[in-house]
Amino acid sequence: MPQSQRQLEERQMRKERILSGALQVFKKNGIDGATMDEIANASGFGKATLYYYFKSKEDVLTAILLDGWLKIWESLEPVIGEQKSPRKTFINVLIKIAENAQNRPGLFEFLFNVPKVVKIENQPWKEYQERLYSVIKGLLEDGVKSGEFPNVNPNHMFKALGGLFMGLVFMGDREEPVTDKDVEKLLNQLITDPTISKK
Amino acid sequence: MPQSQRQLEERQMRKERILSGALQVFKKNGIDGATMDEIANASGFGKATLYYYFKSKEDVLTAILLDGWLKIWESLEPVIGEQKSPRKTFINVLIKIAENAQNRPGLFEFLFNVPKVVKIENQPWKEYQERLYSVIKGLLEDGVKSGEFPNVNPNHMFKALGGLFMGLVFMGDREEPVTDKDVEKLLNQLITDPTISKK
DNA sequence: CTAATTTTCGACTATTAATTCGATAAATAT
DNA sequence: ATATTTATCGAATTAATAGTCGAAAATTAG
Repeated sequence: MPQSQRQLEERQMRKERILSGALQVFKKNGIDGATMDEIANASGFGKATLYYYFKSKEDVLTAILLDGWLKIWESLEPVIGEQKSPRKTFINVLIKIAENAQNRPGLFEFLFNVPKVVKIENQPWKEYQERLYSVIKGLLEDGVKSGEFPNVNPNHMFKALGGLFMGLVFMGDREEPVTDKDVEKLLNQLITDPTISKK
Repeated sequence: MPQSQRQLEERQMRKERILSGALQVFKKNGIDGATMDEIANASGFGKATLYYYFKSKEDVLTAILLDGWLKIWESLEPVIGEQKSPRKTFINVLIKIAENAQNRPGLFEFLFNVPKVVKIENQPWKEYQERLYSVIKGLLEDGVKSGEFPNVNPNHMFKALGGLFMGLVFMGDREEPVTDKDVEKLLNQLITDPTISKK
């Protein structure tokens, strides 16, 4: 009756294995195109076993998303905690995200694109996503206020950055980690640091 | 046996009516979520009649997309034809797209987002989409070469612009047409015209 | 070792929705 | 006015697939 620690851990492993197979299939066929049969194959279990671990297909998807966002958020927390300048923090946040993206390739592109396809009502991962977005927007605003960024509309910056960053991290065929130099360069193409390039 | 002109036109009308109902439903429920029954209702025909005019659900979707991209492209051709400076042409192209987007609200957001959801193999509309993208990229490159844009990576610019522009045109609650002032302003937030703001 | 429990799974069921059928009506032609 | 062509549609068919069932194998407990 007393579930042993090992038992619990193995259970967790199996869940992760299913999630990983599911991600593959979701990415290949799209969310609606993915079938439980194929997910079962991809993860090496029988279909019925999926339902032993997860309530439904939707539940599987939600688990992938929640887990993904949670891990991003956790890796970001310390960076956000450090009391550096908005610009410095901002750059570190981007680097951290890039790091995440490169550790688990595929997952993050999925994470950032899936909201367009899913009914987002009471999705538990939505909270973490929103937190991340509001932190970034906050940093932009603070940076503008403190004069570290030139006076552009933070909302516009945010959107432009989205396109740029996704391009850099996801589409890129690069293997090497994204360095702060990369991010600085990218950033300088959009907004020159007024404290440096006073010219 | 000789289909009268009017007959052909009425037929065309009916097809458009179906397409318009279908777009509504696609937008509301997503592509996979949309049912032919609902499309039939929305467009005021019986379900079987849809199949009299279109081969399949996919065919309906393709027709929407092809028609949309074709119309964008046609409206853009003259603007591209005029031999103005890259920067001027670039701005005019953006304005034209914005115009299109406002004339048929809903369609264009759909047009620009749907590729993420659809298997894009031999899609006839893909060609027009690619043409548009390559024109824009070309203008950016020419602008950089001629010194009208500062020397940023055109690929990055392109992506950043995507985010920005979509924000301005689609998300915005604005009713008024997008003017060249708007586009200039937007543009200047990203890239200052070196021929003006030499400071 | 035997009983309980956890895990696994292929076959079955139920549902949903795309597509087709067959009949009928409306319009057009002769 | 009759025949032919064009248009319409609800009902039936079919296909796909999410989710369930009941049995059995593996593991753990006493």
